[in-house]
Amino acid sequence: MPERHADDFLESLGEWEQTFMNRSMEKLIPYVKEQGLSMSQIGALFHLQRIRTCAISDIGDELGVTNAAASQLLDQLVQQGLITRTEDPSDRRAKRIALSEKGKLLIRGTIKARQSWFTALSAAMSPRERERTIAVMRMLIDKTRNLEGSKP
Amino acid sequence: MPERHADDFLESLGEWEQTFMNRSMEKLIPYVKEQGLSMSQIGALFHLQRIRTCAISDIGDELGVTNAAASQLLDQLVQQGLITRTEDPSDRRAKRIALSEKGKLLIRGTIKARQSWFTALSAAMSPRERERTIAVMRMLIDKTRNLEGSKP
DNA sequence: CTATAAAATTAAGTAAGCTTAACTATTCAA
DNA sequence: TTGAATAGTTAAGCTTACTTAATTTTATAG
Repeated sequence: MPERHADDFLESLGEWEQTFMNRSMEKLIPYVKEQGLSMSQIGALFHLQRIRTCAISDIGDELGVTNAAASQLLDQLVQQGLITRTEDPSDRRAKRIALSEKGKLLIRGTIKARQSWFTALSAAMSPRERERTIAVMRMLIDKTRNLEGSKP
Repeated sequence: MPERHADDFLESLGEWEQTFMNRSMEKLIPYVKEQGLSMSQIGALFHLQRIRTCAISDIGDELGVTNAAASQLLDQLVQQGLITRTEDPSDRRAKRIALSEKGKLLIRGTIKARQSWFTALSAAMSPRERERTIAVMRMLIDKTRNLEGSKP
């Protein structure tokens, strides 16, 4: 019965999401607060980390705010040196934004902030369990990347 | 070399986190906006989903805001009928909050909102892959639950 | 070549959420 | 029993982020 498997899959993925998000947010919130960033700003930085570069309005769409809001929000990130904003050569009306070195470093910092529970989880597992987990994760990452709407 | 495995584990978990968060947030943001909730509020609801019940100040700690802010924020959720706020019988100064039926339904809605990419991911996998993934997820959920700082 | 549309920025006004401070009710310790 | 501490609420003020509207620059359609 493949139906049964499919349901179990959705359920366990959903539950994992809960667990995962709660754990990560717990560490992430104090870190971004300490860095003086808003949740929208960190959201923009994460988005940039994933898609490398995009236009101003793309960030607006991503965060569900107007172009004007996105422009202001990104301007602060430019002033903090976390992103770069350059003219799009193919369309000089548009700008292309991307993470700066400092921005990439900050993203690495957020990962480190959450690292502690990653490490604790890792320590609670046997080498064999880790091995199997790595294989599954890599498969999931790969499959997800190939879903529609991924344009890296 | 178990060291090598441990590093690979952290890396794949970190990468999975990126992928996962981005995907989920993409669906979550428009949904909570449509429901007229702030990110802090949805954060509080998620927290309650996980720990079932807690005090007002616990939410403040969780979200990194003052007691006063937590009280105001939760009051709105009470007015919207998403949580219940009752006197703690063992300490009448304190209040215990919990998800109402409506609140639980809303949480289920957020899961549904993200369901579409869960389903797409599931469809991209073979039954055997799903099976292995379920096993690993359940293990991870279980291990995470048993880490320090989990008091259900 | 002109007119319209699109991308981004700027300005001004609004609103939401947070903080501090004062206050109430309850518990606990001296 | 009295005084200090704790949990929560309320009020006032402030900050910040968002929206709308106007402006600039560039691209494209007719």
